[in-house]
Amino acid sequence: MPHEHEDPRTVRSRALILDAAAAVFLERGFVDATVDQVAETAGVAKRTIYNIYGDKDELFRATILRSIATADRFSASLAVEVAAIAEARDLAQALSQIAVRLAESVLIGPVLPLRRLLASESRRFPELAAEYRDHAPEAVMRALARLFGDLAERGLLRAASPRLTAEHFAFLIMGADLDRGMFDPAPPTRRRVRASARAGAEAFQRAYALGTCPEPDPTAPESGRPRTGSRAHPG
Amino acid sequence: MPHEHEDPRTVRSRALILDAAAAVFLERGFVDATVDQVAETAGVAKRTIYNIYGDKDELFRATILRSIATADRFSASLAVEVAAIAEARDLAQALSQIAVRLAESVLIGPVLPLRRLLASESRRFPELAAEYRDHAPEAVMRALARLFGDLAERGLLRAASPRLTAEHFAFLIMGADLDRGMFDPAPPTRRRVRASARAGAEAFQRAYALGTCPEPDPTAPESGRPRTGSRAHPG
DNA sequence: GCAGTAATGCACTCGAGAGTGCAGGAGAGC
DNA sequence: GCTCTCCTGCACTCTCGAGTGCATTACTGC
Repeated sequence: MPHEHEDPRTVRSRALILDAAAAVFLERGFVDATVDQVAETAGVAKRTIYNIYGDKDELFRATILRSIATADRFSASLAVEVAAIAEARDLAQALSQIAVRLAESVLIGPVLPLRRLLASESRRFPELAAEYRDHAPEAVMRALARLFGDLAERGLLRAASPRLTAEHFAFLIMGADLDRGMFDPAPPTRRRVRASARAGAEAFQRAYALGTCPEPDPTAPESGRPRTGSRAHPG
Repeated sequence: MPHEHEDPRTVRSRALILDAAAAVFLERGFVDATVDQVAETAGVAKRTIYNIYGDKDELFRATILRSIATADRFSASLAVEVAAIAEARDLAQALSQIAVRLAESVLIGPVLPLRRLLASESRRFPELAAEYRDHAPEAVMRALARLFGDLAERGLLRAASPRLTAEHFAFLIMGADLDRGMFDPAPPTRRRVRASARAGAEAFQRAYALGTCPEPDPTAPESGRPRTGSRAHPG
């Protein structure tokens, strides 16, 4: 939604500046990034940035809000995919697929750097951190919660709290990498992400499946499965 | 291990400065904290800080390394508790207890602010972020992995990868709060932490229990438990 | 083409905070 | 008590980056 009649020069500058600002801020952080760097990267005069955005804070806000909006659109499309798997014939496989899809989209690409930046600046721009949380991650959680609530109603899954179930799903499939990503700028390998996602999805299904009794693990040594989990102390 | 013969005045100053620096850095972050603030908080001349630590970077390193060492000692003691529950009579309850203990110790108290600070400064001080990860969280993970490996060998738990199992446990019981804590400076309530930890521990046990068949959830509506998870499409 | 508006370049101010120099005071060790 | 070392206070320098003023240039809409 462009303003009334905007000078195309301004439109062009705005685009150049926001792209450059995203790159610079994501790489250096708010404090270490300088407006001169953004100007140079954008191929634009510093004065132009100040003409359009007023000051560095506003430039940052505009940049981040744009990134969040992108992540938001993306979450929305993922929510659709999530909803779709409620109809899947093979639920186990569908869950595994959505797990991989979700993990890859969060852990590979620009989301992790954005998260680092927002966390770093959550003191200075708490409203941006909140904005991010209310959109990207929450949107996904809501979609997952809706899915699990639906599946539970139809007797395909345990009927625990859908919200909690969604959290368990999300953190089982990518919790470790998500956490590591806050400290380590090197992104995880796609291979690792997929493996973790699939393993997490399996654990999730063991925890939340209904009516299936987990078969004893064939790799477990000796010990003819104790009847209950308690009273295992070898007296 | 104090150096050879240290002037007691220096020892005293050092202690005052590190305490003050921890407080100031944790509250403001590295860049927004000023050496003058640290000096004033410590009740010490700015010049003394420079005499002892040379520059702001070194002051920060010393401060953080001390915090990490504290967290480290703490992790070690927690590792002992973790190991102890391998002998527990009621495994389910022991796991739930250790879950609450672990979650509280990480989410309530100084760990979350430290994590935020380290994440914020991971670009400037990658070695500190790495140091932290190699000590505090990894120590706990190793302890958990040892525990689960042990339990698996004794046939009390699924024999999946102990390391992966440990991650699943940790992120089931506190993943959501851990993540939120990176963006939101308000600590979670103890009540919430305990509830999440217990719920996570339950899910974990459903996923990793051996030999127990999950009873159908009494709150689940209708639907006489489908025989398998797949082929659930009402068609 | 012409008028108006935006972008440019560049020199500039300003404030803040890191780090220093130094002279004098005070406690530690003997 | 004497000496030596550390701490103190304070004024100082330096650097760096945010933000401004302004005259000039270039593009846009008509």
